[in-house]
Amino acid sequence: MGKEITPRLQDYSQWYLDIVKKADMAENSDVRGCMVIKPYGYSIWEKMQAGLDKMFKDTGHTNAYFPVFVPKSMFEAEEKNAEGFAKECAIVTHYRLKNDPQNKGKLMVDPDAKLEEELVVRPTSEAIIWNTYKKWIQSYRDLPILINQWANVVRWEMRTRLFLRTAEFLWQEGHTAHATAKEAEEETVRMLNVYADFAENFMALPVIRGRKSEGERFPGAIETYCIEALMQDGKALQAGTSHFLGQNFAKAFDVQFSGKDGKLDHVWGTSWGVSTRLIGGLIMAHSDDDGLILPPRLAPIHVVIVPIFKTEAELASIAAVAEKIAGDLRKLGYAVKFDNRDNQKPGYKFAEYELKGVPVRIAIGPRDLENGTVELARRDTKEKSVKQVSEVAALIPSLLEEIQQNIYQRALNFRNSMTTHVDTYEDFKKVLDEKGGFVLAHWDGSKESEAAIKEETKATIRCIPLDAASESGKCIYSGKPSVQRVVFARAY
RNA sequence: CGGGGUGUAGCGUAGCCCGGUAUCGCGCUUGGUUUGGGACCAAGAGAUCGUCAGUUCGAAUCUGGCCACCCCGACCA
Repeated sequence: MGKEITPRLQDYSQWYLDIVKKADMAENSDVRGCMVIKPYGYSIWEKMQAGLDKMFKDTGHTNAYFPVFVPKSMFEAEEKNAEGFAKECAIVTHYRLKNDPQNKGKLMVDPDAKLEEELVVRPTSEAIIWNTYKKWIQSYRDLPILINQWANVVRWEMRTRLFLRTAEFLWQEGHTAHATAKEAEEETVRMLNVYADFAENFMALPVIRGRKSEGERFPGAIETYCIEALMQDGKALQAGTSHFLGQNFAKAFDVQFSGKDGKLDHVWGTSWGVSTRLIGGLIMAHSDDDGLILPPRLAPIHVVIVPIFKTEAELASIAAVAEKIAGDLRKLGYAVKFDNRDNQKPGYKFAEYELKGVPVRIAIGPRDLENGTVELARRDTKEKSVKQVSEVAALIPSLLEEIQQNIYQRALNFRNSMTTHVDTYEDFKKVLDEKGGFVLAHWDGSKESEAAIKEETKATIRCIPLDAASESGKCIYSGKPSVQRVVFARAY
């Protein structure tokens, strides 16, 4: 049948693409570098949005929306930020098309409609937002400002991969303004923890919290924090970032406030974001050769009920049982699908829902009708068991919770087995080539050593972990002293 | 942006070297038999062969330009 998935071990990137396409999550559009997120994939994004949005609200943030266009002069105000994104910006230069006199039926850019100032399509929104905050902030009483926006951004990528890297993607970006450095720093870490919490509890994805090295830092930030996850092929994926911006943007956009003492000072800022890239991480962390495996907390469908029937009458009797179970589960807040299509066989449906990662499947056939039972199957382990109709609905909540935990534990075990301590550069290279995963090694803290290691091994410092014990040692590259190990990996 | 490759039905492809209006599979439509792990039979519909030009009696096939996409590198969430 046309639904075969390339095995992970044979070709990991093809396996990934097969899942994205065959689970009906997204496809390449006819617009270069841009994807179409299909309903099933978008449902997962909506689940992510719902979970994160609640966490943002619970930490005092509110949503707002800022323009997709940023005038070039505004964009370039914070120099480092502008420089960092300059190479991947899309620019609007004209505002009108007209009929092409040389080419009937075709349109051309109207040369008379050139914009006086070009508009940058936002690759991120610090510029427009800080430009706006300037108008909103006069006094310490106006602070803090705790705003998030759900938006699309454009980064003109040369090479794209569905969800992981596309020219346009969806994300959220939080932008906060504070009266003190301490408060902004706390906000930065608070949101990092929100992301870690979300990754671990919703996505069932264990992450390492850390700081970025100077070379990997967000352009314009004083400090960048991140969560790093490990994919099944041993490569790392940055799953979220939170930046302490210091007063950089406040200075660039002249955002000052009067303190209690009447003195003027620049505002302290943060920004933080996660994107649809998380969906890519979700796929690569959990799925197998049969398709997607979704953690129940992000699954658009929690339970699918598949009837096995020969006649319409049989379907009707099964439907009565199925609807009862579905109704009970829906009352408990679960999304249940009863797939009563008569043009596909049960086996086809089993395979299809496995491909789509639906956590739990209930099959009901004539034998079950006779016995008052159903067949219960879980996606994560593929285990099947027979249960009484009367008890099945009550079993689902704990089963879904168990699946959520199991997926997390499995990913954690994998990460642990793929995390290696090394003390020499030889071992470092060997582990990267033969095993992959996270490599914990000493580093002297210099840009030069970091760059040289990246150049020679393609591994980058994913982060300087926050919870690591201090431990004196010698940099694997330079031999200079080091106070703690950092996390190296090859990354997406 | 460098290096390589590919464009033929909704998808995946054969045919191209050696010119004669296009093959097969999946999917789709209709009818029938099926249904506890991706059913089968029969009959259908569906392609100006990426695009523009050239050579030729005749071009998917030969020649040239253009466009698009994919893979490998540099850059990146």
